[in-house]
Amino acid sequence: MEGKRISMAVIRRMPRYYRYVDELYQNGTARISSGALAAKMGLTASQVRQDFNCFGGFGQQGYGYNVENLRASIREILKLDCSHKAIIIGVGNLGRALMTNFNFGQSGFALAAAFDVKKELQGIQVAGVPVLSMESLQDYVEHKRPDIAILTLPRQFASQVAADLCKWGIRGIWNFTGVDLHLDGLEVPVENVHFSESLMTLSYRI
Amino acid sequence: MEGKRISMAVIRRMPRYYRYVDELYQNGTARISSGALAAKMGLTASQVRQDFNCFGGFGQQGYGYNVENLRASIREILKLDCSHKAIIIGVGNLGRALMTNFNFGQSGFALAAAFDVKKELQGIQVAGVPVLSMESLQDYVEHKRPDIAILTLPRQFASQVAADLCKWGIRGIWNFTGVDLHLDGLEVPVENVHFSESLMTLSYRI
DNA sequence: TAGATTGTTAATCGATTAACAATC
DNA sequence: TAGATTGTTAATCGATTAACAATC
Repeated sequence: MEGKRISMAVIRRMPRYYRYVDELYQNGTARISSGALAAKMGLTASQVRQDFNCFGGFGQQGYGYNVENLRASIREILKLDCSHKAIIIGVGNLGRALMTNFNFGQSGFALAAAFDVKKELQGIQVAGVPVLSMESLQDYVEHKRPDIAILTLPRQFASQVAADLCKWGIRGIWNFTGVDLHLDGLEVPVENVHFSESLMTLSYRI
Repeated sequence: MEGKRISMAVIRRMPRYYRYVDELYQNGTARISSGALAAKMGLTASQVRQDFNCFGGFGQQGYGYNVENLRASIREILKLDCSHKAIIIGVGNLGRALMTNFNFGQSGFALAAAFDVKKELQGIQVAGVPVLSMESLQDYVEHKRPDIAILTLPRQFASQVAADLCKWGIRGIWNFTGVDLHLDGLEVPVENVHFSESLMTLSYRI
């Protein structure tokens, strides 16, 4: 149940559980045991049960887990039905790739607006989302109150923009800039997607 | 100091160390202590020393670490001077974004070719890299022997293409498709970049 | 009921932190 | 030499795995 702090290790496994459980659900599979799910995912049955029990028992002895219920529970935990509002800062290749390809709805978000310094982008739409000026960012964040900001702007502007966004009331940052954001003291969670760290790890391993 | 297996936790911290140490190097800083580096990075001095000692002591008692040597050692560990050859499969928005924006050289790679099913892309160049047909992939991998493949193709083709690439001799996979690749038995390392898992984690945390 | 499988406690394993002798 | 800081061993902490009573 709530109360006890849930470790990051567990939290980071939840989206992966969701992916597998959702697949079972789409298949029409009605139930799954911790052992069978563990085998599919390359985990131990013990870990699966421990993980789910962090959030309260949604299984049933002698039966296993009802797939539909389990899926609904994970959706609730991850707040996937929330339709949180997101904005994206920086409409370069990467920003555009996310706007065009990425299914935000699937993760519980809706992309509401994009921002870029380039005059020629301002006013156009990308994948149905309007691109606004950086000058309008403060007003937008303070009044429209988006939940998260996606940083796909050049690294040298990242920390200043992140600091401003936090000051203006953003609740979370999805950081693609490759720099660490030191949001001293602030309680704003940051998720980093650091391509080069990932590739360097692969370089080590081959 | 090879011999002992180095844990993934340590390996994944190395690129981050490199980032900080490289910054010190670019600044002209000559030396750094484990304590000072730990403070910058939000780690403990103990952890910094333990991590570096996995690869052999490159510090000096009473002095700390020589930044230039430390940087060179990490570059060597991560094989950043190697110029490994990479190919990219799928020249959609994401593939194009990586080709255009990402500094492969910085991570020890050179992007040699791209592959796509779309006829209209074949023959063109993107960021100076030729786009070839999927039919030519087998021959290319078997003869040009690239080290890694970057998967930026639609998820439904991911596991088949990954299996083929392994069969043809690829040494590593950088996987952006959002599906888990089950390369049964094979020794090919896979690094996953799963956007939706990262965003769902953020959704949980806000 | 008997068999299956959970929820949960206990045991193990690994990673992080602390301590300190070695030494520059 | 005295002060600083490493390399490394020992202690602690947390996460994973195993075991098993509860129970569907």
